[in-house]
Amino acid sequence: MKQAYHHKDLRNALIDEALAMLATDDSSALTLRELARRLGVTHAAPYAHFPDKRRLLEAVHDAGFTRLADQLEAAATQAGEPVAAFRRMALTYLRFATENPNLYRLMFSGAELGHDAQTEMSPDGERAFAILVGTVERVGIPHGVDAHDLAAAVWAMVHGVAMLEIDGRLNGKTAHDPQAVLSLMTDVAIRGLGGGAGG
Amino acid sequence: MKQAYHHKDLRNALIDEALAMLATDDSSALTLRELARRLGVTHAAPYAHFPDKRRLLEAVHDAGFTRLADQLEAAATQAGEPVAAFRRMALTYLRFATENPNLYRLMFSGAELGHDAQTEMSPDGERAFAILVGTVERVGIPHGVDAHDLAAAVWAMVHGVAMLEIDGRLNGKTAHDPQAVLSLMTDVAIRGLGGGAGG
DNA sequence: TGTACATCAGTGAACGCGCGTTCACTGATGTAC
DNA sequence: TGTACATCAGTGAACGCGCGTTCACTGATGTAC
Repeated sequence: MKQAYHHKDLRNALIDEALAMLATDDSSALTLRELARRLGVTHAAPYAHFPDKRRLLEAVHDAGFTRLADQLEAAATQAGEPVAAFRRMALTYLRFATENPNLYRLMFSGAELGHDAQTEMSPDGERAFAILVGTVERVGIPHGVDAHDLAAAVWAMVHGVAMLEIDGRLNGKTAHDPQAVLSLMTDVAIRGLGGGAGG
Repeated sequence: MKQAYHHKDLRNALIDEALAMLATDDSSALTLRELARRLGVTHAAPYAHFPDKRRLLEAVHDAGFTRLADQLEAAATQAGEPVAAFRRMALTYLRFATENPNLYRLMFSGAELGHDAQTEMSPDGERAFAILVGTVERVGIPHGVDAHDLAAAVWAMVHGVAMLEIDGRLNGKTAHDPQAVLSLMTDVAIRGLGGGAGG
């Protein structure tokens, strides 16, 4: 059954379809024409909702951060010790990236997005980071260290595993799966933060 | 002065010009036609040296790892304590990425490269990794931990800072430059590895 | 030292392709009366 | 409840673009004799 003429919510449908496409294809397959095709709509139709392709991509980018922040939030509200929570957050983050590699890449690709999305975080990006800051604070911030700086460092660690993994660079470099590398990394980080070795 | 007809080393000239282009443009500007244009050669000429574009890109990718391995090697052969060497290596790696963001992105983009380059390291990629393993080993490997796994974890940490930085994600997240974040991270890592806090 | 010839790097024209974007339009919707 | 009308989402045709790749060719090179 085809919608006649007015789609009623083409804007969100475009974003959802883009997210769905990224589940199987990399972002180079993400063209306005293909999205329109899949939604049974003329390829000029998206222009009623987005001034150009870049803006659509930015909306997808933002939607990605919404999903990530939601998943981190769900993981953060579970009960547990600070160190265990820290591990759980790291695993949740890694899982998001490995389950949505194309989306994750788009969320961090400075190249195809506008300058705004490149240098500024979306609200949900900030929300995700704030959750991370809280997680790190609960483990404990060493004296004289800024919580945001430390959170950025921790973020970079996990981001690094995520990126190497989805770009296939961990294959062969280690006998274990990326989770083992992440586990090793969190062990090192937790010991370095003085948060104890348990978990 | 223009070379007449035979260029004599078009293959390497193409790779060099690609590297030069990446100094200013992102990899989407890297087309066979533009490279040929810049070298004063027909856009079909590259096909005498590469079967298709993907293979040219793989050659550029490999050349990037050659440069990176060379710089890491130079940094590794300097005298110094293991912990100081560790810090120096991390800084050298970060500097390479921030000075060559487009090249660095290409080196790790699984998307536009063939499956080989995506899952297997080039010889110089392996060389770079081996240097890292040595650096980590000298700091000291905790009992029961595999050196390669640990090196992979450390690599991921630095890669994470590098990627976040070149994608502009560290801006505003921290008051300091990426080197400060990296420094914080190496502090944590060195303490976590039991290598002492000095350096 | 000179000539014939094979090689093959580079030429130039052409191919088909799918893209983003523009434009005058059309027809469905919902509101004012 | 019914009608006139403004709005504006979606249409469909067209635009120019630059790309990767193919192809029969040409002319520079270097080797064999």
